[in-house]
Amino acid sequence: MALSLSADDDEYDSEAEQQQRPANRPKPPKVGVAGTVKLAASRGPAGARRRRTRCRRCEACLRTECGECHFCKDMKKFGGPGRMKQSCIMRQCIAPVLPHTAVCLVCGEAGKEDTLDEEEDKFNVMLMECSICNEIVHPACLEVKDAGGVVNDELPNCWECPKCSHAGKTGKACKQKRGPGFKYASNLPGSLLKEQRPGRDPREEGDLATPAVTVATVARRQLEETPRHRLEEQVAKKRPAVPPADGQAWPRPEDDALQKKRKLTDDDDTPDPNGGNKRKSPKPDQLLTSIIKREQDEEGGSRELGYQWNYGEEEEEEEEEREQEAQEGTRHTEKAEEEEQEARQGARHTEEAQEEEERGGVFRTPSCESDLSRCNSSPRAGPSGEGGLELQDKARVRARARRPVRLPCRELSRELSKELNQEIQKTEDCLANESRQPVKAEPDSETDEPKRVVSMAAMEMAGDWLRPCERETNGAPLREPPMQPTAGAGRRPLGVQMERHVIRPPPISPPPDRLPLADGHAHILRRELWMAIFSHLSHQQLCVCMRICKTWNRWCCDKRLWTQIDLKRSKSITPLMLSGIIRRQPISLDLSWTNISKKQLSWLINRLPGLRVLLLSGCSWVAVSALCTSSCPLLRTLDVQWVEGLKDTQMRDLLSPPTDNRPGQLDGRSKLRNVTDLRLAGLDITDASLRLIMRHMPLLARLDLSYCNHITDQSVNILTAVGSTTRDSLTQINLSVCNRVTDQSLSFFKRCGSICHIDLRFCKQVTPEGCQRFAAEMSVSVQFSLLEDKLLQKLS
DNA sequence: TATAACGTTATA
DNA sequence: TATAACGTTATA
Repeated sequence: MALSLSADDDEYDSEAEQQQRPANRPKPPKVGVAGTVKLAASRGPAGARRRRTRCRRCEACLRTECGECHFCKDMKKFGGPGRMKQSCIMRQCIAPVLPHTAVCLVCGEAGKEDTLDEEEDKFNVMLMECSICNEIVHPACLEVKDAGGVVNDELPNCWECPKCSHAGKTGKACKQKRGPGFKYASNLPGSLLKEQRPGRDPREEGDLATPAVTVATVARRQLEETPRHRLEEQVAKKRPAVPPADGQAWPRPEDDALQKKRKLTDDDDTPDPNGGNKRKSPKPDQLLTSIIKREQDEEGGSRELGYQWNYGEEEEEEEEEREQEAQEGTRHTEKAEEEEQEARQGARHTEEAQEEEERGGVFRTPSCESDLSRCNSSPRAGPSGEGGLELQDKARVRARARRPVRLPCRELSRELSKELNQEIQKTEDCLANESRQPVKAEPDSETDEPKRVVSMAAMEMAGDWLRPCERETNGAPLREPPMQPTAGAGRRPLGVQMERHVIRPPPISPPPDRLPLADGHAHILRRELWMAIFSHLSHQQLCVCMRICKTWNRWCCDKRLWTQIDLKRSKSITPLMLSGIIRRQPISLDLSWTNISKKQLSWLINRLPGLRVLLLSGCSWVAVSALCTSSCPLLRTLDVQWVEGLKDTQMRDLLSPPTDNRPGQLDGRSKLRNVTDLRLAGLDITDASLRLIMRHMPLLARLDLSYCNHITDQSVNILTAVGSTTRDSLTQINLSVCNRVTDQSLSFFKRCGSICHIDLRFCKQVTPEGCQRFAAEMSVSVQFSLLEDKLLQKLS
């Protein structure tokens, strides 16, 4: 009931029409004779709200119904009863607009932004709906025009009108985080809204709270030509640091404590020993603050392997933060103190974990120290409070009206969220464009371009014909999915009709080929040359470039520059990050040790049809189970190491062919049938799982079973049995720290024609002599050497 | 008038 | 708390 009007409704109902209105019937708008309506002064806090309708131009709106989701199945056209009357999940509008019939409460006229050319002027003649009192007005029609309404940039034509904003009303806004009509938040998979703790002041939900900008800045925010606030680029990071040995964990014998470590660091529900239930889902703020803190810590440092988030304007924002801090020196309330304590608690946990990590080494990544500990070591960096910061918020709003924004870190995340929808819109447009535009080719050579960059939209549209081509691609990751020119089939009609209420007309054009210069000419270098230059930049540098201008922003977001996105150990996966990922369409995505939810993952992978590498180690099984229902046909590498709760039963769910009759999946093959690299370290799986793997992953070449205590010689026997495809396909196997494996296994590996790499380190029952014997016996055909104790490697 | 689906209530 | 149901609105 996030959108309930209950309290106010009752009050209102008692006035006039109590009992008479059917339960779910909205009250009629309290509009009198046009033009005579008094503004809300005399009435309750909230009048009726106009129902919003889909924008018809966002990527979601442009989709066709999936026919598979819950709501589609309910529809009569798909054979359902038609009772639910909901939009297809995949088609839920990202930016619902006011209906065409909406008019200004004051002058009775519609939005008039189309009549003006100057973007800056448009705002005053747009219809704006107040998320608190629900009134729809032209800002220009208000008596006090410069009074600083607070624009909700997540929803078109939505703001907190000056009156409500000044009155400091928050009641509604608290419940309606995204303002009226915003289904996206609560219904789309990937939404975090449902995962928020109830009862929290949403103003603390940095990432989802109504983002606020003053009227003074709205024109720039919504219409500006040069996107300087591309904070969303935080998705950008260093390219993933390559973990040792193909990303497989380095085994250390003493690492039995790993599971405990997870408890300490990754289990959100870990009860705090001191009583409270600490660490609910990490709040977006945390992430942000950790970023900021980190940036501060590392100021000026160029840690080549540093786990750095990169987003625009970091320095500037840091400065802002400091200034804000200086100004509000007394801001630390008791609440803040508590937070601080809580934060330290978290830090302690993490430090323990880190210590363990250093001893154990399994999680050695060159990339990161504990983000959390750093984050939390800052007094200001703890999780947001549970409320009580409203004053601060209001002060902020007022402050913003007066001067250029100086953002405290809490607000930064709000800024980020504000970027979200803009980015979503861009993402959609970008993708929609890409589905029609070759990226590699210059526009004038579109037709001869053999390879096309195909957007997710096109891929989805491409649907079944995509599948035959999966088989032809044999493992080597391509920079771009091979697609036939028929990708043009992915074209879909764009919303031809111009919406009157769309605030941000999306760029329908393809990325420009040349950089427009101030003098009206174009820069001499063509885009492809720029791309060649950009390809030498780190993700961080790319993000800086994205702040330069709109053109660079689009160029730098090219998915060729983002083939690998590394978000491992991110404390929170935000909608912003999700949209950023989608926009970049990576081939490899590392979400290891994050608390990504099932919905988020499902949402993501359904939109990343070209994904080849998915790293989910340390995630929850609940999240990973998204793979059971999502399609990821090109997936080659799947890392589900240390996924808690992933056992034989779950492996079966993961590997079993879909039971539904969707076209293209009638062949009864597993969705993961093209996986060549499977990482299962630390799982309690038995031979039952191995049999499934054998059956369903005929191309499996690299298998990591380290730390799997149930793996035995018999398991190896199964993998290498006569007639199994694995026997021929297997090139690398990691059985380190599998204590039930003995020398016997080595003799089984002699049956593997392609085996190159056998890791039996720290297997207590495997002897060095056994390994030497294996090498000696194999030397007739293949030369093996012992790289380390019990680590066999074929000599090439 | 028909279709889609929003935003709420009812129910499990 | 999540899901189902449905009156009603928006649009063509």
